[in-house]
Amino acid sequence: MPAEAIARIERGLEDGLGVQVTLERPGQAEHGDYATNAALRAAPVKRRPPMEIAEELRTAATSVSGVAEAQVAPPGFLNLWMSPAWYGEALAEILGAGSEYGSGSAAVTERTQVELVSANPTGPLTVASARNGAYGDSVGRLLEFAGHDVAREHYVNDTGTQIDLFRESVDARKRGEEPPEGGYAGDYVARLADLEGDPVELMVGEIRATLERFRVHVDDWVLESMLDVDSALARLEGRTFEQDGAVWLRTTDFGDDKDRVLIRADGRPTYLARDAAHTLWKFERGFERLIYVLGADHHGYIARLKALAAAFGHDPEAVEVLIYQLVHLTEGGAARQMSKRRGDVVFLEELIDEIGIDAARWYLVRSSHEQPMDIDVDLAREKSEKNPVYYVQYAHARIAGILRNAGDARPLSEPPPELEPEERELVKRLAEFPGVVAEAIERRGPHALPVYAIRLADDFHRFYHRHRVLESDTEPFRLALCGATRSVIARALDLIGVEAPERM
RNA sequence: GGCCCCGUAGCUCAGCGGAUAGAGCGGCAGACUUCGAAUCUGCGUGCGGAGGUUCGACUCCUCCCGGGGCCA
Repeated sequence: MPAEAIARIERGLEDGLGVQVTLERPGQAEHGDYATNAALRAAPVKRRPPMEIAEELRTAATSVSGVAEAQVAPPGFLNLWMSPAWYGEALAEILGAGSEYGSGSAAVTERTQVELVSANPTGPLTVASARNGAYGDSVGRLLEFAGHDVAREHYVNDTGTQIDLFRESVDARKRGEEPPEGGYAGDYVARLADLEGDPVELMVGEIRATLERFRVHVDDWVLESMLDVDSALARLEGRTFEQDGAVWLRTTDFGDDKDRVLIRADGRPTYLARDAAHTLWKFERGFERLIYVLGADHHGYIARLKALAAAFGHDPEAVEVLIYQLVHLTEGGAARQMSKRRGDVVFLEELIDEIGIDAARWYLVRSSHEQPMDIDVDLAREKSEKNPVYYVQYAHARIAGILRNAGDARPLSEPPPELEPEERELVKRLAEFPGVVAEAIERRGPHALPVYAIRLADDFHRFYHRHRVLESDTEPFRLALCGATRSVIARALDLIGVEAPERM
């Protein structure tokens, strides 16, 4: 879903062509402001030479309002140059939409749940969980921006062997004893031992506080201990099969490599049974789309989560599992092992203390979730000073400064007869934003936003350096350009949970 | 042994069928009496390898090599 100013041109060229026309920004200036390969794609459909079709497109383009010039280039590209009036129109669209620019792209809105982090409450959040939180929350923000009704859930595994060990470790510490075999020994265990109350509840409280600090607001905290496993199993009767005395779910129907036991031969439910109760609870609350944000080590869960949805009579496509690659910590170039039990980890709180929230959130979503991530603990602070997030924030603060100095001067999108190259680049960059957002949503890839924000800031800084805004011949137009740029930078940053400062 | 993800510039990464593959960091050389220099300008023999599909492949398919993970 591109900006309307671009979409209008695309529609103007589609008449009778038989394929969709998509405008893209060419790499070289001599290929125009926009270009399309529509003739090349239409050629096999129409069984005609692409150059011929391109020539017809060129003729059609000359009568589309906003197109100043159109040229055909082999093997069948159509290159377009836009008129000053078009730039004014595009800018007016952005200003008119205000903070809503680029939003509402969802064709149908869904009640969507994003389950994120779901860390075990046996210790503080680590930087590994932080990637989950930063990524999952940004996906949630994108979905909200698209128009969906989004709730974030954090699941708490509060029963089982590890939890028992954790409680015993804290109790041992309270008595001044060593933790039990396989127990927990980090500094935080000692800290918890000095506090009153259940260590698990305290830990959940800390996790919640850390996430809030990290600007991840969780709407629902679901405890494993409160799930109704029995009634979930009752609901599955007739959709399972028995073998060797156990009750099974046919997860292989959804790509699992083997079927899974739901109830053991001795009558005890398995983890899958708890997952079933959890899934049921999600659907019972009325969510139409269930998104799970899981680390790469959980990719084996995808099939069984879909199978559970199907077993309860829901479309398995309603379950969407987003897998992100793991965070590897290095220290001075050497890999550093993380173990919560030893307390040998890097906590999210430490990372935030070290580099700040903005740099941390930017850092954790700056590259694709499909890309493994290395974090060098030693270089974290040093690198953070050069974090591009400040480059982008500086552009925002710089604009805020200009607008403060503008006093009562009024912005106006009416373009001058001739635009400077830097002005054209900036408007075209701003016009890209709805498309960038739409693609980020479609691909569940918020990393497109930092990439875009750097380019936008880059275009602005260059424009600023070469042209005056205030007391220029076209001050109203340039103020409008500044206002639109500030608004889009702020939105791009907000979608990844980063603030846009007025001063810095 | 089976399955998933990843190999792009010295480093960290974009690029998801288009034209001469980009950015940040690091390095070198320049630009502040002017709206904020946390800025700007210039400097780059790189897509792991081999086949295939296509008018066109970093992008899609097959195999191989290398790294990470899950299951057995």
